[in-house]
Amino acid sequence: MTSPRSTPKRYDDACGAAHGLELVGDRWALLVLRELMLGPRRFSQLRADLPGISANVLTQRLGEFEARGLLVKRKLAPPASVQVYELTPWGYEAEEILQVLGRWAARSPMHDATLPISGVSILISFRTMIDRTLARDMDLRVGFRFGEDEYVAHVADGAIEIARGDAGGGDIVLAGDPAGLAAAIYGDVPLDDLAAAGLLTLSGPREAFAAFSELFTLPPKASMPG
Amino acid sequence: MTSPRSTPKRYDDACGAAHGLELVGDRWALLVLRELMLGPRRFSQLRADLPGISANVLTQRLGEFEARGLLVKRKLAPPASVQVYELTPWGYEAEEILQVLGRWAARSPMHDATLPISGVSILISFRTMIDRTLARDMDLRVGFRFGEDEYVAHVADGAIEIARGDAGGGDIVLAGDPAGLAAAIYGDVPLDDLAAAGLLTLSGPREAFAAFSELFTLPPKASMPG
DNA sequence: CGGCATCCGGGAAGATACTG
DNA sequence: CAGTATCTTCCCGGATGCCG
Repeated sequence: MTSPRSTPKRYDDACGAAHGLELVGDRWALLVLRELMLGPRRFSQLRADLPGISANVLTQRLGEFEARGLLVKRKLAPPASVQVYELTPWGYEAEEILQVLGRWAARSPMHDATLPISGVSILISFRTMIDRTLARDMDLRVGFRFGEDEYVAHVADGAIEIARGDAGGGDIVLAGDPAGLAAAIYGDVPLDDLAAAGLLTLSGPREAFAAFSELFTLPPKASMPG
Repeated sequence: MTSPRSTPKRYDDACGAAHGLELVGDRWALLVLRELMLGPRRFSQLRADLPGISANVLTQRLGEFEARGLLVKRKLAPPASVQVYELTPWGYEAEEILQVLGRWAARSPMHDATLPISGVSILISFRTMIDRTLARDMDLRVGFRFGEDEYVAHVADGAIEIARGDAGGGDIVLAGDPAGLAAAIYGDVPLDDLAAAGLLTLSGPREAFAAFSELFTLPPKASMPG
């Protein structure tokens, strides 16, 4: 008879950051939130986007988030009748944590940008890394197609808005693997190479893509002491 | 002999946030960083400021941070000859993570602000929560005494600087328990009550303290769905 | 098929005792 | 004081199975 939670392992610390760790500090927790940042997702989609997470842990995280008021379980109207998980407004506000954490960690000398990446991740990184000054004079819609998932980004007025939707609505459309997109934007791998490798294809003017790509640069690496 | 222990549990995810979790996502890790944010500390000080952490885990976190370039072990010159742990510049940059996480978590309906808190925590929270508009027209030095540790904060030009140093250099001085200070600033507990309870004493004009206290307010709580 | 319970092995964290 | 050694406990991850 395992008592449900004899020792919930809290930090017993009034510091807000400590409480934050109790809310989203468990393994995989922030990454589950990340995958929900661009709108509701289904259980199996989350599993697919988080290679390595076990169904067990995903169930547990989703349940904890619901109990804590970070997400709600919703059932779509028939005939879909599919259950999805959707962040609450407060849940969406956690994006800033992802952004600051990601921006800081991008300076790590150990960061390996060639690992696999999810579509949501790379798009969130655009919101994180965009050069708002450069984006001030731009008005561009970019469509993205990652398998079944489609998104549209709108760069205007020094900001970028991203939402799920018909990728065809973009001035340019990028289709393929999120890792290929990362290589194109952050790794400066030529589009032709990526197309040849079957990783990414561009529809639309190259100049528009080049301008879009210029918006995003990685921060300088921190140097190791000693 | 400590085995290298190059984190066997990675996320295999190129996302910066995922890498950030590999760097500072382990249990207690961010809280150890927090305690180092206002300058070097010794092993036993860290243990005292993080009630609940075991010496074993603290040793491990410090070793990992050193290997990752977030801190350096330094030995003070004789006759002190004491070993201290000091963040690198990149390590200090992690403060923004603590701030964003803390600010977000302060909106949690489950946040219990009456738990114990360390001196560094409450001072960092001032950097996090300060109303920069109100601070624009202020020029005030506040000294803090928590047991052996002394700090001075300088509010000016819409910002607050905090450093270890002689608390007596402040226009006002607050001495006592960090939790008492939190109650005074965030809980609006009257100073007289706190003084009567032996938790906090103020030296200097009350009006200055009142003005200082006005700078800090907690964000509104997020509402629970359903 | 989606979601959740159960069992198990391994490893990290907690607690305590010990050492230079 | 600054850790290390050891033991226990608990969480994570994988596999299986139940149930809608």
